[in-house]
Amino acid sequence: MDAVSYLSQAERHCAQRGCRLTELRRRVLELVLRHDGVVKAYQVLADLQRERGPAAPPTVYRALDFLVEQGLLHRVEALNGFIVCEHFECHHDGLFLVCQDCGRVLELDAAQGLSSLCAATAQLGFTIAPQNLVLTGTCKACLA
Amino acid sequence: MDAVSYLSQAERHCAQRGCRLTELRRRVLELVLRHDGVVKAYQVLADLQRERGPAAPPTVYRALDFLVEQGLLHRVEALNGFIVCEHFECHHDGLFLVCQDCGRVLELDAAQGLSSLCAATAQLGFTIAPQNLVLTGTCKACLA
DNA sequence: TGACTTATGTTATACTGTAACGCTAATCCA
DNA sequence: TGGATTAGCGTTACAGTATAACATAAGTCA
Ligand SMILES: [Zn+2]
Ligand SMILES: [Zn+2]
Ligand SMILES: [Zn+2]
Ligand SMILES: [Zn+2]
Repeated sequence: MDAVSYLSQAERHCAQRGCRLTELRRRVLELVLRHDGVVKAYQVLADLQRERGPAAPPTVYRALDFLVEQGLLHRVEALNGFIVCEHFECHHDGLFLVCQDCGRVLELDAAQGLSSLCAATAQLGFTIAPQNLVLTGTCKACLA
Repeated sequence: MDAVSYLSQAERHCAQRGCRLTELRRRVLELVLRHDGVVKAYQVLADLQRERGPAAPPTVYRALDFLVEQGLLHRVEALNGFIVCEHFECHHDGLFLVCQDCGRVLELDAAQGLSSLCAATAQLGFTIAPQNLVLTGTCKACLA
């Protein structure tokens, strides 16, 4: 999906949920969209500063947190980063396959990906909570 | 395993591998053993400072890195922490099930736990690399 | 309008981790 | 043994990540 249509869908998504995709939040989302794969908060902050002059970490962290809450981004803790979610209509957790070589990211549905593991740990009495997950490895292109 | 026998096994383990479990490294390992579950580097640093006066982050990070290299600890990136490995004889990656409520940690073998997921992603052309992994959830005791 | 809520700006600081330098202790080899 | 070499450690300084706390501005609604 190109950035323009993503943004307009995001607008509608927020409107439906009764929350405001403000100028700042929209701008931050655009900055994230500009990058492929995982983006760091301080990278976004730097981009924002280049555009609008002085800005402090809370400004961008708050916007990013909002976007995560709305399902537009996933926060990828293992990488201290954020990544755009292409299917934010349905709430879900992501399972991210990050290529060590090229940095590209594949997103799967975590619930599906972990179903057999969940079944196994259930036998130990452990219930796995919904969560994002990152696995590193090597993608098809880089394996060649 | 109690701390004393763990430490003596760790001594032997290092001797076999031809590396030195120095006074400092041994002390750091003891400090990690004192805690249940995941321990933070700066927690260990604080403990160390209480015992031996001033100490700086590199002192403890270097010791922790050494212990990880020897397989005595796992570094749990998702939690910015370290955890004792009870079966350091064989090299392996851990899959940690961390209870959200009580903080206790169960360790499984990552390769086994992820085998079916690996098979699934292999069909996408993505090869999952060996790595430690953390899943949060609720343990048997806390579920009741 | 005024009260209230939400969003943003601003300052300061906590937490996590590493680079780089120099010194000392251990190891190795002639 | 003595001298070279390496490994371990202390120390300073700093980079990167994230949040608390408070002030101000903008939107909402009676
Ligand atoms: Zn997603
Ligand atoms: Zn790749
Ligand atoms: Zn282990
Ligand atoms: Zn528990």
